[in-house]
Amino acid sequence: MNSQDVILGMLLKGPMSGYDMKQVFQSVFSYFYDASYGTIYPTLSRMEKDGLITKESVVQEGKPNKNVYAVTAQGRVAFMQYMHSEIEPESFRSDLLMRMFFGEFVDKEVVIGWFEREIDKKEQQYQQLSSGYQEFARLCSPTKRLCAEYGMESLAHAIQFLKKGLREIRALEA
Amino acid sequence: MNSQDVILGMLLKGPMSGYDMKQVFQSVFSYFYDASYGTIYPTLSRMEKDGLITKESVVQEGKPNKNVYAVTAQGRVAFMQYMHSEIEPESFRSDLLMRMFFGEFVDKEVVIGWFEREIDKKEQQYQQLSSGYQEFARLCSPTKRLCAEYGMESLAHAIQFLKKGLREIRALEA
DNA sequence: ATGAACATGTAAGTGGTTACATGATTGT
DNA sequence: ACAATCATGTAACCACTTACATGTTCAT
Repeated sequence: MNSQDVILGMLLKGPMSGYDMKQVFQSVFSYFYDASYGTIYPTLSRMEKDGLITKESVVQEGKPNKNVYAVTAQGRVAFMQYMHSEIEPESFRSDLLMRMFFGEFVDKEVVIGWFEREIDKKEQQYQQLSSGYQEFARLCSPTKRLCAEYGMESLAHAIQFLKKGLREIRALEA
Repeated sequence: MNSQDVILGMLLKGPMSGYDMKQVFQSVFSYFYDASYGTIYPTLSRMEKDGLITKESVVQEGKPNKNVYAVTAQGRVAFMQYMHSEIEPESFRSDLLMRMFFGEFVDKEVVIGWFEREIDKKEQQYQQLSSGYQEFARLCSPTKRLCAEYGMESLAHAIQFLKKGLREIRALEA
């Protein structure tokens, strides 16, 4: 899975701009994917050059022009190739867990601070994800709904674990 | 958190080689971190050059020589700076979740295959993680134990979710 | 006039991975 | 003889991010 595969998938539902895509990454996709403009725009240029998508400049009222892209037949083929390839292993990297692993080398108060800030952050993420969920769930496909639920449940589970962990750490003497 | 921080943390417990570190990444760290030899060896060279660690060549019986590294006072300072810096946000990227998001574009059987293979893979990971846990938990610090439990519980939760999801997908007509 | 949201793009840098290359030693 | 494990290293590549650069439009 690279940015090209993701872009093709999004365009299958209808034409959109690079800016629109970034919005999607920051909402529905935020739990399991992200890409910056520095990835999105050059990728779109390359994909147009390769004939996977076509560009159309759209004049908007009250807003700057935007480049709206649509997927070509060739793009559809490339997307289907991706969807039938081997699933890549998940990549997860956590600074919090690494620090927990080395937690014995810092004061208990420092560790408590890490937990508190991480719980806050994850609770915000959970709110953000679940706020859009209700209308989303009615409109979308069963697998898309499952995908959103996976994110919310994992986040809820992580929050519960961290809260339990925080209580355990606080209960420690010294 | 980069490879340098992780290496420093590991060396605080005692000297070790690049090869040893890779073993650790593949066992205890496997849930939340990994690095290839192509990262480890060049990083060790650079850190030695920077005075964060020292190298000693150790002759072994029945095995090739190995370069064993130890952390210096300067290395300790660098590690403590890391431990007191801002926690970096987690990075998670999932090909499975991305495909679930686009699941409506492929046959139900394809989606079922994804779930089955992913459940297998995660169950193996869970076995691997929990196999080493018992002795590990007695020996290690409370935060290190919490770190290992986080990995196991998250994995167990993911497996339960995927099994439930698989049943839902199978129940779908068409 | 000033900031926020909309919109696109590039250049330099980063932090890795993959594949390759080498070689010792042990067990089968 | 051959595979497996132990052990180190490099070169080429890759997919990104960050910071910069530019400009429109709208609301205050």
